[in-house]
Amino acid sequence: MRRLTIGEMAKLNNISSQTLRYYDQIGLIHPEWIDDATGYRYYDINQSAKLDLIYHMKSLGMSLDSIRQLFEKKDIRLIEENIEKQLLWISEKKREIALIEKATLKFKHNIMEYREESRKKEIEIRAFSERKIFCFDGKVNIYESDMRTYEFILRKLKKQVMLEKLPVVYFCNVGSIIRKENILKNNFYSTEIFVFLDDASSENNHTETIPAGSYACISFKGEEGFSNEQEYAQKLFDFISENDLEIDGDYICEVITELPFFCNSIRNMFIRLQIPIKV
Amino acid sequence: MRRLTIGEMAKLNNISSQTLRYYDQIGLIHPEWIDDATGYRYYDINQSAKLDLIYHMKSLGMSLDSIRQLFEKKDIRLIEENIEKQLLWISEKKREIALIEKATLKFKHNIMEYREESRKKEIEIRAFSERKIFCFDGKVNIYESDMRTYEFILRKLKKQVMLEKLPVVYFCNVGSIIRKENILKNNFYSTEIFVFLDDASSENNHTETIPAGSYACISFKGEEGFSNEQEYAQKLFDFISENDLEIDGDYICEVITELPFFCNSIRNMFIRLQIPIKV
DNA sequence: TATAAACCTTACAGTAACTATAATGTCAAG
DNA sequence: CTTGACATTATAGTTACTGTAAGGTTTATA
Repeated sequence: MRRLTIGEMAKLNNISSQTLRYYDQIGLIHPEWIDDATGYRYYDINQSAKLDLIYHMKSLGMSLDSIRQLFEKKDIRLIEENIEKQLLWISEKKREIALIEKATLKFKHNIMEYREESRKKEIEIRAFSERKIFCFDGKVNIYESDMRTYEFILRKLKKQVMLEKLPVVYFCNVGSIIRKENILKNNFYSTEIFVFLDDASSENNHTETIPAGSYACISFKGEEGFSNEQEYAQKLFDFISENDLEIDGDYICEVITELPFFCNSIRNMFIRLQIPIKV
Repeated sequence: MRRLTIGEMAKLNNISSQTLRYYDQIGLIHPEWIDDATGYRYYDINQSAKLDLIYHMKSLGMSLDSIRQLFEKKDIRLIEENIEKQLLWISEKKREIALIEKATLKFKHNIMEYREESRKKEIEIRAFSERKIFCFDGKVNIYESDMRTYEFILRKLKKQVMLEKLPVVYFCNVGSIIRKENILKNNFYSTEIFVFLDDASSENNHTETIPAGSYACISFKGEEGFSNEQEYAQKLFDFISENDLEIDGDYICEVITELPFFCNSIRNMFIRLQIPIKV
């Protein structure tokens, strides 16, 4: 049986001639025989076994370089070590993909809310299930600061989040808290901002839980940052007292979606204020 | 509040200055102001919102180019379309990773068997659960062919498998079948080779099931292809008749692991013959 | 035997999303 | 006025290829 030209070998193995030439170039698989006069590469069908293994290890996520090293070292133990590494890599990838999926669904949900909320009535009572957040105390009252200061605090929050490698669902979805004691005194004072965490995330000294329950909510489009927040908060307070509801915890200002598509710099915020009420 | 230099902006956003310069270069985010005299880039803290969104969409698996297009088109609908695409991509990835994981575990298992089987006794009775295979009829009796012909048939099998996009667990793990009627006549005749499929794969006219049950097994290292297969098969037949066992189906010759690390071309095969028996 | 089609060769550019380096210029503090 | 930190541009490298150009070889057909 005669030798195979590069094209024949390529066709038999479902890869391109270019790829075979490339593999030769990086020293991964060398043709059985090369015609010195013409430089033509000739392969043996039996070399397919090696191509199979290359394909397999490649599809296991290994780089061509590490595959080449395995071939050079000719040590089964190295393969076994590599498999263990691969398994770690796989579970890492799985975790990653799961997070991405959650984040994407959340993103989708947020955008839908962003589009629909404007058509809904301003004030409503909604039930929320438990939410986990990562809180950061900026030590500055955000109601006495401008957007630039707010951004600086956000940056610090983000750094903390990255430092602790927390599974943040969607970083653009942030919020701030006014503690119950201040909101009862109508005191707009908040130094704490937060991001929502993945439900399954572990607790630590910065994570906090927003309890499940009924919340009186009002939605609006933020103008120039939070300048119109208090106006809408007042409507919400009026609604609560008119309906004889009782405030049951901290006031939450959630930034649902901000799409800096339209203006280059200033955040384009859709805000939902939430006050837990006793039922 | 003064403008931020590229380094300050980079630090605040946990990216490198190089990356910011790169983003400027590809037209993704332009600094708020550039000093014409020195070319220094100066950013505004508020541009962080855009960087946040870039980071988020990047981590959703989008390319910088498509993110840039979204920014240019300024159309929320495009984002929504993109999210749907992303969700498809995610489920594709999940499927992919799951397959890779299975294949890696199978690979690991095979290598372990390869290392340990040689220490075990040659003949034993083992229980197997149901296995799915993709069968290919090469129309040539592989016991009358050489390794090159065998390789050619393997290539054809592989092509079929790829064509039908079947979820093959590990392509190096192949086998051949001698049908019951032939094995009872001691007739070494087989034109069929196969690969193992993922358990969850759908049936079609080429897929077949190897039934669960007890199998008399013998393991050995293949020499020069399958030249020593019949010698070991004979030992297995002797064992079966000595123990008054009854052959209950097709004879299977499984190539457990072949690592073409040691010699460049010829397959380095560890073979396990399996004959189903009545219990 | 001529010629055309199909195939082979090398060399180089391009992909994505950066990182690293070199050579040089600018800024802020002491 | 110097020093050190920081900025600039330009270029090359990363991975696993694909695509193209310019030219040489093989094979089949007229």
